[in-house]
Amino acid sequence: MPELPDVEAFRRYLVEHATGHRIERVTAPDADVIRNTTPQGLGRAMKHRRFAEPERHGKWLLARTEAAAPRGGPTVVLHFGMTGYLSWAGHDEPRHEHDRIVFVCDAGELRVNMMRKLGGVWLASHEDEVAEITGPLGLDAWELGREDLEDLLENRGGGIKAALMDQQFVAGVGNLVADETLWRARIHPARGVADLDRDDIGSLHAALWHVLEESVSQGHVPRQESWLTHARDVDEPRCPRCDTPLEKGSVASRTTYWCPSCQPELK
DNA sequence: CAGGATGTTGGGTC
DNA sequence: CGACCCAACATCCT
Repeated sequence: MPELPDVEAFRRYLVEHATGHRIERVTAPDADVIRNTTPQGLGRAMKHRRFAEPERHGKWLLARTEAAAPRGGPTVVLHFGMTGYLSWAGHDEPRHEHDRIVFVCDAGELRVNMMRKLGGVWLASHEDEVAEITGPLGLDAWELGREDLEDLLENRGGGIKAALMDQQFVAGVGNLVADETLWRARIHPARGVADLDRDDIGSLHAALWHVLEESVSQGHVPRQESWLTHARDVDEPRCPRCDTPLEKGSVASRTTYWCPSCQPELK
């Protein structure tokens, strides 16, 4: 599930449940997902810290802890891969089989659930380590202005969907958000960036803004019938706007849906 | 049983 | 260097 809107929902969830609570200990039912330390190392760093206000950049969640030293407490860096999510539960509530890491707090526990272990959990002792862990990221898609997008696309080659999905180009856009945005902007996903004019880029930005606005407020990309994403659940998908049967294919090496009528190959 | 899934990385190619 | 493609990772579902 996790694209920008999902991870933003996890961030809010963390604020709602864990921020301010003191960590008593960390348990790792499956230590595989701890990427740069051991369960003991993570436990030692986090023990007796309190969760502070978390941040999100793209699809990365930064679970800050309160400052004990001038430089602040350590940060747990989380990436959810394709199947991760957070849950907050009472100590007595049975754990799910895919709860891989558990931060046992004073009043409950924060569980990191990842069915497929494509994501991970990292420990960053200092701020400069956070950037090393995430690697280079573009501007967060939710913070991207129209002029930012114009400037970025000016120096970019290749296809537009590939650009949107490149986390170094813009951070946070995944397969669903990309398809939904391009459909809303009436731009074929395989079109070259060089072939887009100012109006296209304006539409693209407006579409991205709208898709993120709605998706962030719902905590995920809406699966309602007026959205392209709904097509992924349906047998013979049709365009919610014009009822034309949708096309399905591979663009930027990902399964892609588009409307051949609304999103022509060439402008 | 094969193939695919909302993600990233590393390798090879042009 | 920029961009593309694929395989791999781990697990479940159709």
